[in-house]
Amino acid sequence: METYGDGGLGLLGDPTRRAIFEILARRPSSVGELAERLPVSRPAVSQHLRVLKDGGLVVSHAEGTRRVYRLNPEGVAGLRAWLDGVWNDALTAFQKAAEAAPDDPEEEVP
Amino acid sequence: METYGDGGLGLLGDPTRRAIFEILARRPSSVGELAERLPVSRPAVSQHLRVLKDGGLVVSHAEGTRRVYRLNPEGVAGLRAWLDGVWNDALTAFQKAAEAAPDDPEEEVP
DNA sequence: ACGAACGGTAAGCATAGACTTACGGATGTC
DNA sequence: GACATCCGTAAGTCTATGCTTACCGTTCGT
Repeated sequence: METYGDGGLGLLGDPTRRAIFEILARRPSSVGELAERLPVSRPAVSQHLRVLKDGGLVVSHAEGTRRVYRLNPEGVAGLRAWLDGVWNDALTAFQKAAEAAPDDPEEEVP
Repeated sequence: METYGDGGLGLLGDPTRRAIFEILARRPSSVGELAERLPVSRPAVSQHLRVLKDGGLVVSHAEGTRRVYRLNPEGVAGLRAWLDGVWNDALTAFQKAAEAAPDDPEEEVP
């Protein structure tokens, strides 16, 4: 459940994992359904799901013999939080640079 | 300059690259400055910057012999756009599931 | 109770890619 | 003009990890 410092963003570096993430965003799916839509084997999907689950980006719930996975709202919120943080930092930096140096004297921090 | 379909998110999978990204969010920096703050060599930083630049997440401008890198607002906007898309998809899916199945009959798509 | 469907895990491999050292080109300084 | 600084690129190594096959446990149907 612990969300990462980077909002779990590191987990989405892999294309297959991103694809799984995007599919789950549109509709909760079982492992088999995901494997059908992807060019990898079912165990591969299972392994990715494990990583995503450990990272808090998805949750699963048993339904008969099937395990239905769906996005974890808190996980996505973590991603947004991280990105918003970076975004705010960038805005602040830009603003500071714009008002403190209208004619580019020095950009150093003593 | 082309932004990716995933908003360039795949580029931030690597921890070092994320670190560079976060540093640049707080303050534009030269290659050497980044290398000083990171546990990798200068060429490594240079290579990461190339990837980030090709992905449209950062921009550079020459300043004497130094190359100052800073975040590209459009790139960050691309990230936000991708994440918002996933977020909206997830919301829609959740809403649809909630109103179409108050008592869980079938979750299948014929 | 038996068989089938579904999925998690182990072991192993193979490729991507992150890092280093070495080099060369451009710019600024004396 | 010579030297120093800063940076990008090439070549090569090595590790992380994504994928596959094989196996086993669990749950449902008949």
